[in-house]
Amino acid sequence: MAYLSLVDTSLDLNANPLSLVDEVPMKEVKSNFIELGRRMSVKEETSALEEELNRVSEENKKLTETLTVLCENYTALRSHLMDYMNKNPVAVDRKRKAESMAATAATTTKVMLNNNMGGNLSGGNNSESSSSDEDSSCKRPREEHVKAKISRFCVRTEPSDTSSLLVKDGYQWRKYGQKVTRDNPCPRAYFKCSFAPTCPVKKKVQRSVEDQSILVATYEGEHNHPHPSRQEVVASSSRCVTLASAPCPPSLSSSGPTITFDLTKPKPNTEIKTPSQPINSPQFQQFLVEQMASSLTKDSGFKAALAAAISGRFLQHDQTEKW
DNA sequence: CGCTTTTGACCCGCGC
DNA sequence: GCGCGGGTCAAAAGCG
Repeated sequence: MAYLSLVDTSLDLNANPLSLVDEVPMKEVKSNFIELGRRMSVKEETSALEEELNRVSEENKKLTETLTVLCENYTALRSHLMDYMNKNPVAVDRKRKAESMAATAATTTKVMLNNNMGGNLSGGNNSESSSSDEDSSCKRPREEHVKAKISRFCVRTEPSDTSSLLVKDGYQWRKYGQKVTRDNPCPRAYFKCSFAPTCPVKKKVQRSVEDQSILVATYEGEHNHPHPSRQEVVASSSRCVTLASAPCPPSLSSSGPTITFDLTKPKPNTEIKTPSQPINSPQFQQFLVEQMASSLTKDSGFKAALAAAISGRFLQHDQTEKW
């Protein structure tokens, strides 16, 4: 879409969590302390640590800024898209129009979350394009009610695990059908929330044509009951949610930023929180910020370095007082 | 035994 | 009107 040129949605992060760790690996920090103890004076050690701390703070600041910019870009891109849809209602054929209108009007959140901290955050192409494999998926929502909230997620799974179509999002689902569709040899599974008929939410899960390790989950409607495992989710999602510009197959891309759930590295009890809020909502952004903070606090390397830096400061302070 | 999953049949909208 | 294709139903099978 032409709007791609208007807003840069690429993350282009130099300071991704992994590279941050790469630059200050634990071993290096530890050995630095040993070496520092031998060779450097306390003063030199302190200044080195302060320098390190400053650098890490800078990285953190950079990440926060990038996240802010990303959210702003998304908001801008989305409003552009809305404008475009309003001004060019005949620009797309009927089928696609129905889909995109439903998707935008229903706050389509197509996201890719990546729990692999090593996931590349450096400027991927979050390209806009038509989504071919879901073309016809909106036929029914139209007849039911267009207002049904439609969210789409890409979930990266173990490449070897091509059999299951399970997307763990914390909710309980009952599978009621499976179908092979025309444009994708992989079967599409149909799930209803186990709270149905009270809860009207449905989801469709299908493997991506381009990358079969990616599951595309399409949610229709909103849960009208609390998340059954919210606490688990909050506790575990901190390590799995990082913004990524992971290569989502072009055909899966629509409007909005992309969040990938990377399940390549299976973690026990890992649940995925599906953002019930729109991605540009304060709640969701708050959620992202919390995830970042939580990720940092759970990074043992980061904590060790921080603790060492602080204790170094205390030590220095203690010693200067004695002197 | 009850719940979940599987799977073939059926329904329905759409395009020709 | 007919065929195609996506979505849903429901009986049977599987499982704990």
